[in-house]
Amino acid sequence: MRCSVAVDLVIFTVHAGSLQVLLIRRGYAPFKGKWALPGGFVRERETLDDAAARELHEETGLRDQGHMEQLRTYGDPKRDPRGRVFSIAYLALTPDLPMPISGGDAEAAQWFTVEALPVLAFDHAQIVQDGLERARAKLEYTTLATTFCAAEFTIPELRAVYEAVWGTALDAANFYRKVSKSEGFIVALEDKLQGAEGRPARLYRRGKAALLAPPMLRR
Amino acid sequence: MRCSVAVDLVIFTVHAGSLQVLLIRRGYAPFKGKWALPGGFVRERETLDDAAARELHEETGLRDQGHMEQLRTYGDPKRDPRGRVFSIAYLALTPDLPMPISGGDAEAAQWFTVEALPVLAFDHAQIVQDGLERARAKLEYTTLATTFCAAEFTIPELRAVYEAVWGTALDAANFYRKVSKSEGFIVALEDKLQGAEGRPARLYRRGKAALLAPPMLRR
DNA sequence: ACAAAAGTGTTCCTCATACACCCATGT
DNA sequence: ACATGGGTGTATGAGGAACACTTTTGT
Repeated sequence: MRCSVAVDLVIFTVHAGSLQVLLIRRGYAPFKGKWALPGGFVRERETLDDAAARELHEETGLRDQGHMEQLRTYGDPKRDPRGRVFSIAYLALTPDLPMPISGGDAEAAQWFTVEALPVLAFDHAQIVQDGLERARAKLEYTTLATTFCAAEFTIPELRAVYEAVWGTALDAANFYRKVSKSEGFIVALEDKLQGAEGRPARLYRRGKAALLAPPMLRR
Repeated sequence: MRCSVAVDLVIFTVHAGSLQVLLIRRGYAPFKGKWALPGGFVRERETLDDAAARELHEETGLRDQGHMEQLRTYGDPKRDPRGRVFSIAYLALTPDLPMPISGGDAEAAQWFTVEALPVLAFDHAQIVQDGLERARAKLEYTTLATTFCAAEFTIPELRAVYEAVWGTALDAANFYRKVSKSEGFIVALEDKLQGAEGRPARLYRRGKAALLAPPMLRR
C-alpha cells in the first residue's frame, strides 16, 4: 500500500501561569495558512524517537532537555487529503522557553494557551486533546512536573505548574509537605530565591525518582 | 519513503488461573516456524481500529466483544528484515475462549501463559511486555477486569482475574466489599452459581461505569 | 509596623489492611 | 457433622483535606 509516515509533536510548556502548546502556521498546502502541530515525515533510516527528537530540536532548539514520549498513532484514511498518511504523535514537555525558532516550512511558530486554541489543520485538535489528557494524568503519578521548570526552582513554582496543567487551585501548605516528603522528587539546595514579595522560598533541583509515591491526586 | 504499516495484536485472556496471550506460528518467511503475535497489514481504506478488529475476528471469531485499544507504535528501521514496516500494536482483552481459530497464514495458534513465553519473532517480546504493563495498570483504575469474564460471573471469579493478571493474592473479604460498593462496576443478579464447593456465590453482570472510583490498588 | 508569601501544627475524615467470625452449601 | 469457600464486622493505621498559625522577607 502507498503511504507515508509522519511524526507530529504536542509540545507543552507552562508560561505566565498557563499551559501552552506550540503551533506553527503552515506555509504550504494542504491547509496552507492554518495552524497545525509541528511535525514532519520520518526519514529512511530513522527511528520514531529520533524523528521526534529531530523535529523538537528544529522547532525549539531543545536537545536532551525536557521530556518526550510517544502519544498515539492516527491513521484514518481520510485524515490527510494528500493520501494515506499515518501520524505518530509525540508528547513533549519543556521548560519555559524564550521564543520558538520558526525553521523549515512554517510561516510562523507561536505558543497558544490550551484554553484558547485556534482552528487546527488535519485531526490535530484531537491530538492536542489526547496529549492534554496524557500530560494531566502523568503529573499525578510521575515526577514530570519538574520538566516544566528551570534547573533550579521553588516549591511554589512547582505548584504553579500543577495548577496550570490541571486548571485547579491546590492548597499551598499540603502541597509543600507532600512534595518535600516524597522520596526523590526534589532535592533541596542551600540558596533561596530573593527579590520576590514575602518570605523567600528555598530553591530545589529535580530528584532522581521517575515515579511519584504516593501519587499526587487531583479531585 | 517506501514502507508498510501493519497492526499486531496482544490478545490476553485469563484461563485456568493464569494470564495467557495468543500467539501464532508463522507459516512464511521471515521467521518461518517462529512464534509471533497475530497481525497483518492495514488495508487501503481501513482505519487502524478497523484493521485491528478485523484481525481479532479472524484469529478468535470475536466481534464487538471484549475490549480493544491501541497500545503503541513500533518503527525501528531494522525491526523487520523485509524493509521498513511500522507496526501499530493493539491490546485486546477477551473472555476465556474455547480454542483459537487458526485462519490465514499461520500454521497454528495457541495460548501461552505470560510467565512461559517462547522466543518471539521481530520485536514482539517487547510488544507483549508493553501490553502486559498496560493491562496490569488498566485494571487498577478501570472496570476492564470484567471483560476477562463471561457475561455472568461471580465476585471470586473476578478476583481470580485480578490475581492472575497481577500475579498477587488479594484479600477475599476486602475485595468483595470494595467491588460490590464501587458504583457501576458490577450489578447483582438474583441467581447464584451452583455446583461448586462451599457456599454458592451470587452472580453479577458488568455495570456501566468505565472508570473505577476509588481505584483498585496493587501493592 | 505591616503586608505578603513561605512553611508548620493540628484536627478530622476517608479508606486500605488485617483478621476474626458468621453463613450456606456439598459430602 | 464438618469441610469449604462466600460474605460480614471491626480495629488499626496511613494519608488527604482544611485551616489556624508562625516565620521571614520587602516596603
